[in-house]
Amino acid sequence: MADSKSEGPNTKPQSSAQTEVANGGVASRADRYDPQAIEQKWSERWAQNPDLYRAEPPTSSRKKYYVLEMLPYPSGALHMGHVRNYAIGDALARYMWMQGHNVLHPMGWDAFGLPAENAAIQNQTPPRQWTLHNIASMKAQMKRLGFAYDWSKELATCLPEYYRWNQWFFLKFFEQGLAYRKKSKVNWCPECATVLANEQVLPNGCCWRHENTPVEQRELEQWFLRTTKYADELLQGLDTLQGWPEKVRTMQRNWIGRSEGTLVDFKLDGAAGPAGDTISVFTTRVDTIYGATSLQLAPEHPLVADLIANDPGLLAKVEDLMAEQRKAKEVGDIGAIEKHGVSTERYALNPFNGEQVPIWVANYVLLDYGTGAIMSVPAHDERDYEFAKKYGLDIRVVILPRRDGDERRETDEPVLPFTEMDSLVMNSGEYSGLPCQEAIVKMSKFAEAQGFGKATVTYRLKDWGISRQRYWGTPIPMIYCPDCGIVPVPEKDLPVLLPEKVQFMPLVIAGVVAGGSPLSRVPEFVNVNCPKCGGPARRETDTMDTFVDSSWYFYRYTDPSLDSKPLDSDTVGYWFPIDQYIGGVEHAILHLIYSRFWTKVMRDMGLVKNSEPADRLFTQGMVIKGGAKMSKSLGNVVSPDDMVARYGADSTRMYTLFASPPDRDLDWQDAGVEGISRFLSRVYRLVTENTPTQNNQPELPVANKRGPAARNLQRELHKTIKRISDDFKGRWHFNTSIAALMELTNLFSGMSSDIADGNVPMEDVAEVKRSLVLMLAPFAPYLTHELWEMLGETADLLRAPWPQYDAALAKEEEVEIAIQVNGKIRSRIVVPADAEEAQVRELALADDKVKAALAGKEVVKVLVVKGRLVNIAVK
RNA sequence: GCCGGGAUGGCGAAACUGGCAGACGCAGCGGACUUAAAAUCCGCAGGACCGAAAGGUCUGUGGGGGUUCAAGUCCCCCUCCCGGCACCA
Repeated sequence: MADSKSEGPNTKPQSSAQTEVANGGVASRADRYDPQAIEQKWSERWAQNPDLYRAEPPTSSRKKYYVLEMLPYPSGALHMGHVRNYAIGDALARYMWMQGHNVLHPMGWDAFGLPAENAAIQNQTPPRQWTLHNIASMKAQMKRLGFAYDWSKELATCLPEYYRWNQWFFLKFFEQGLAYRKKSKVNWCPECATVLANEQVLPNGCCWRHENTPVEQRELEQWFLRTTKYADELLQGLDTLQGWPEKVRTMQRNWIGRSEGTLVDFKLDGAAGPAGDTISVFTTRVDTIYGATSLQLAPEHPLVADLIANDPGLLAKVEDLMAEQRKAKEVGDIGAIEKHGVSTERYALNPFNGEQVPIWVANYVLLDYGTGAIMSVPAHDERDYEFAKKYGLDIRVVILPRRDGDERRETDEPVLPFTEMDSLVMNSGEYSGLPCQEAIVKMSKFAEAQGFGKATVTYRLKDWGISRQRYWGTPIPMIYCPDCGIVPVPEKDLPVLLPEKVQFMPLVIAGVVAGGSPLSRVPEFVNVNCPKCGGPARRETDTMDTFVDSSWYFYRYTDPSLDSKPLDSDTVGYWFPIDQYIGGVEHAILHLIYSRFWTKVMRDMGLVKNSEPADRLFTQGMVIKGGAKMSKSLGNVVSPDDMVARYGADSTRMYTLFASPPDRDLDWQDAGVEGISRFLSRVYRLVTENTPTQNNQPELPVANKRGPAARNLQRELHKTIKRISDDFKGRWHFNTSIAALMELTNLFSGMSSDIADGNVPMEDVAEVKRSLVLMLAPFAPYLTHELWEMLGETADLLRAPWPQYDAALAKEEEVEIAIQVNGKIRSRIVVPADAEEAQVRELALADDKVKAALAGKEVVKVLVVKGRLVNIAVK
């Protein structure tokens, strides 16, 4: 994504076409496949007909089909990953058109984001100009590749016609309490004077643009969207998404991280400070609370400051723990660091038995999960056990393995740490003897009744922080008034427009870098009258996370120029849910969870009826080269423009489908494109040669009954139709679809003498040609349009019906059967396809080679698999 | 550590429900066409061995066991590669 360099495509006109055309009389059309000439011709034709791929309105009598590919960030140029993604979607869209569907196949631009600002700083180009220029380049690339989009639905998220609806949604969210403001920690680079995304913090904890500047954690007021309100529904909805890859659903489940447990308040023993006298812990195993021999607080837990306030030595140690944690988090291996801790020399009281429990601070306790404090039960938790061993804390066993039928004996000491849930509680007062599950329920109820706790559910999923201290994003439509407080911009004043004249370089005043978004330095933008009281007020200067843009763009596609509302519910009701969404698995979590969240909010607002955005999701594999992801630093990037210039768009996109199944990684090999190009040349030659009109075979000797050659061709044609149709309906293994077309082509090409001799009816030849062109149409649009026209067809190829499979014609008359003796092939025989088992068995046993192999052996068993093989087991 | 995906010729891969391993393509070799080359067309091609040849024998889907008349495919154990998550209390 963060691809700031690179200008648009630079496709040189590569024409060998002139030479072909120049010497041509009427009859001598180019006899060689010339992709550049063909593709140029059809590009021009398609350009003259902008409504070609336009979806019909909901009144259409056709069945709707919405195929969507993830929209690109306009970095400047498409890469091979895009080509693959869009080639898959385009093949599907074209197939669906040929199936007679009303297809919606839109494209747009995820056009806000930091690279545009970087470009502004580096090249003095305004972000808007840079972005629109890139969009123009990439759109030209897409057109050159021949993708069939309904461009009347195009949108760019950086334009006010789009982002005003982000703002509108934000106001609605705010009204419903789904948008709120709170303090939160952010990555802050003091040199850039802005917040960084986690991905922009280098492994060494420094800024990506200032490699020697450590990133700081700052507390800032941020806007959040309440995704956690939908946590349970987001989780449960995953079960309904049968058309999504299990992998993605698992990742989302883990991300949401639902965990049932109990909150328990421990009271501080002794004097309390400003942070209060209660330490709340979250545990999934409250049944082990009688085994709690310490409390462990996260180093940044608010109470820690109180507890160590009078002890500078302790303070230093706690700061070390914080540093350790922060560093490990930045490097990404928190979980690997060695457990450290320090005792605060203070105590809390276990509310269940009144026991004094020492309070420690430990580096393995995380502030942002649960309550940031845990009860430590060394006997029954691996981490607590490791920690207690290290610091010599008490280890008290309070659950025991359950034994079938047996009386439990107190001497049955389990191996520690012992964590089995199917156990019995002991040494726990009135709860002793209960199964763990039961104890958890009873103890949680008791805690609630006594007012020191309750059963609860926590999530790993956090509310979505959307504030960004950046320019190139959607302004958050809020105003801060000294008298009225936070005041939303009235709906009628939307959109809040991004100002054009902005200084991006951080300001340095008296040696200190000024903070805040570049917007905060635009007085015309900041200074505003309060909508409530009319007095002077300030605008919010943060912008929205770009994931907001991509959370609902696919709804806007249904009517992107609508200016009275974000979408028309009836139109959306017609098109949704998306029938097929296609994109990279790297968006499995963020984008796809946010989109699901947004859909549910919209549904609750009454805007849409569906609860999930997409019925089916397909995640394609990466394009790699030499076993590694393509990257500039490795120098293994293959440019689509180069490939198109050399082999044409058809070959380039078709290769991305042929080289491996679309759900797997694709190892790029230039020579492979050449193979496809050769194949298309063969098709071109075969279809243009021997066209029925050219061949003056008059009466055919085989008018009604086809000879073996003709039957063979007919049979293979229908087998191919079935293979390809099945692939579109099922696994999408286009690599085998294309292989099937190659096989048919090879067979057809090998039959030229049969055709010349009149052994194949001309109508069959014509049917094979037509079918070949039709079945190739989803993969190679330019060539197939050209050939379709050459075959004398005038109707639109995309409206031509897909070839029909006829099982009777695909049926084999004879089949070859392998004969095995003890699993090893000894012979092969040809039998009628419908031969009975007994008959095949006779023939097999009568075969000379088989007899030889059976000589002197005793036949134990003869197994016949119809149409496939015979296996004779001998002793 | 946990959860996915994967390992098949020189290379990308195919074999969808257990049934002839290697379809299709790339690279390679041989031949035709050509003054020559390119392009194109035809043919060969997992490996080892036997044979002048036709043909034959053995072996082979990361490794080891198992189930089965039959295993790339099913079961158990192990190795390596890729992706995701990770002191989640």
